Amino acid sequence: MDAFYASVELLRHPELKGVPLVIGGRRAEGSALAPHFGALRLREYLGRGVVTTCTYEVRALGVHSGMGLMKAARYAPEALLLPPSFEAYRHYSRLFKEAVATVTQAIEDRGIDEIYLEFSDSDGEARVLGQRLKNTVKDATGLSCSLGIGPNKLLAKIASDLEKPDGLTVLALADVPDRLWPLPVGKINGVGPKVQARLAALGIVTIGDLAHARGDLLETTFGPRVGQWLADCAQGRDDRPLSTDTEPKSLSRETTFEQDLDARRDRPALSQILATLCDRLAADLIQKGHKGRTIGIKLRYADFRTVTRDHTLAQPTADAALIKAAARDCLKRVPFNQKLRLLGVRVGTLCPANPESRAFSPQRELPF
DNA sequence: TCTGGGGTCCTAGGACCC
DNA sequence: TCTGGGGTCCTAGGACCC
Repeated sequence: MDAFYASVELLRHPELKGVPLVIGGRRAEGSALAPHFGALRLREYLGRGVVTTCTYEVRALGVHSGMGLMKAARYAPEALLLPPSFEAYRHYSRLFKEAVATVTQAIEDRGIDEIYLEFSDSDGEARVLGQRLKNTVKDATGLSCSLGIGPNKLLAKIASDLEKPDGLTVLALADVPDRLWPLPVGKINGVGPKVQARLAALGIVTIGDLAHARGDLLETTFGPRVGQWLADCAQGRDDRPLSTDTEPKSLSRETTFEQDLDARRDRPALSQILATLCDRLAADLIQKGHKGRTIGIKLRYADFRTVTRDHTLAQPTADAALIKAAARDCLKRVPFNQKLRLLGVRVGTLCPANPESRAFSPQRELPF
């Protein structure tokens, strides 16, 4: 989906059409002073937070997802900052996925605004099918999407990125030298900043460079698995199947504090935050019908270093008090020689709270 | 006043077992 | 007086993605 959160906000507030929009920051406080539903001009914003998404005209100024809001304000001071409304986004996410499900049931969920789907069994020309799909999504949601079509997930994903927004791009294996090789290696899903930097150190910047690298160079640098994977990507090869498995592996809740907290001086506040996180996590587990055996905590220090501790119980649980007790045990194993900026709680090794209900459930329904 | 929140997957070492 | 070769589970950290 194109600039998904920002596009949903424009649907909800059509009077903001043409206004540069940034979605991000915290849930609005002091919003009575703001002109629009808690919105501020970006330059007026003070505090922690990142850009969750923004409209394309704001991106053109150099702002991107994940950028700190204070930094984004230097590029786009006049942009309107809206706090995210996740319930609305989940609503439109459901609408778009349900619309796609009327065309094919072979859907892999990749988050709130993205899916892979398989057309192999369908008749018809790819571009025609793609346009029909885009129309279906537009009719159901009023939103545009960018669609990539290819012989595998690697090429479909790269294709989907080539003509944003409102794109429809077909990439065949024969197009790899002309259309894939000029692109930077970072366009490969799974090649992030670290791998990109290590490749750059070898003089490999584009996917074409990757295609022409000696196989043993990649394997000695990255190991046999990653080396082979990179070489395959450069040839447009990818045999990963569509994954329709939707059982979650873990559930977590975390929060970054308004100001860094001291483990001793701010102990009551931290204790309250931990309790709230555990309560929310337990409520979410119960609502989704899961339990979990591995309870973990996550701390981020003032210098942004992150540590985790976890503990596996004999029996799975969704009980807030048991989660809290395990989390406190984990916290005892962490050094507190610095202020803290984030605390999180996680439950992993999930299983159904009520196994029979699944064993006997007939056909699994779509998860959205 | 740099740097959110929710996920997945991989690696690697140690415990423990056969 | 030198110590195998699996396998699984647990824990911690890190890369990456949306």
